[in-house]
Amino acid sequence: MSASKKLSTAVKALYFLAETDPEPQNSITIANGIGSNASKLRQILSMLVKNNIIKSTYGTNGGFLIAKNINEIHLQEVYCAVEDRKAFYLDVSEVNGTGMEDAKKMNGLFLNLFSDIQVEIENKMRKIYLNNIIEQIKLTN
Amino acid sequence: MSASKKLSTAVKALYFLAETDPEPQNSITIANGIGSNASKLRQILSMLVKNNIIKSTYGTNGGFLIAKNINEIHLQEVYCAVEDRKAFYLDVSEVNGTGMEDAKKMNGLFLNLFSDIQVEIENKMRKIYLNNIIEQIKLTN
DNA sequence: GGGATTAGTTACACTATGTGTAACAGATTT
DNA sequence: AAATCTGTTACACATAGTGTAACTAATCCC
Repeated sequence: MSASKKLSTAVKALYFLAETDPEPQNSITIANGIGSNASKLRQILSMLVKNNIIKSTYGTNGGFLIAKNINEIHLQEVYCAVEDRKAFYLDVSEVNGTGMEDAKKMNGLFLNLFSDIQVEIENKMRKIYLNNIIEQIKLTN
Repeated sequence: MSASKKLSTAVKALYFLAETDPEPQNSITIANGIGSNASKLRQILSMLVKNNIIKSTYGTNGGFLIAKNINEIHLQEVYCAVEDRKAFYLDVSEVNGTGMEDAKKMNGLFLNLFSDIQVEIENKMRKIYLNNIIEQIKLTN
């Protein structure tokens, strides 16, 4: 499995917006700043807008603005905003046919196990705030 | 990300071998028993052989045999045997170009974070033994 | 109001990864 | 030698993610 690039792109964009706050930044400027693609970035940022993590304004001198304090944005909410499906998803597709009842039950066990893991991952993300990430970046300067 | 189907197939095969122990079972029999494909199954089982989780014998009446006690096989070693790369892998591909030093550092942070998560997942798997899985299946009969 | 600017959305080709399947090579038994 | 079985390779197919472009919708400015 691979947690998608979308999460890291989203966090980089948030970092960029935090650094340039309170000036609105358009998608092209952000994309140049973080080494991404403006069109793809708009797709990602629109999800952050829907989740009230950032705000957007149309028209000349419009762009994106961070909507919360950096110590109020944690990784889990960014993750949930950006990933429409569970990133840590176990493929335990249905067993077809008869006479494999035990194999079917095993699928259920795996689903339970991996939903536990999913919860743990999200709990861990919930403890990491944007300002923690920014601090760590600055520490390594 | 998606933890591959290979893990659940491997566990189902191990369960099948545990139930039929000590009779060697060939790939066709196991595949029929767990609803899989004999060829794909051989690919998976050959990895378990290399990791000494099961044994294989060639020739007539040959097949696969479980090589350890079911309370000595935990999920993490099956997972490691079967997945050549980390299943919970975050795509934080390199940032190209200059002037995006912070974005590059962020990739490093993400890699650290997700390697932490990887470790946690594997620790969790290390506590789950084949006999635990079998017990749970029988409990729901 | 009209043009410029920008977000938001849709579409699509390209890439990467995994899966299912078949074919063949290697090892062992009878 | 023939039959049986594992081990490996190859390849078509499906799926998901990525990069990119084009279009629509909203807003600003003159």
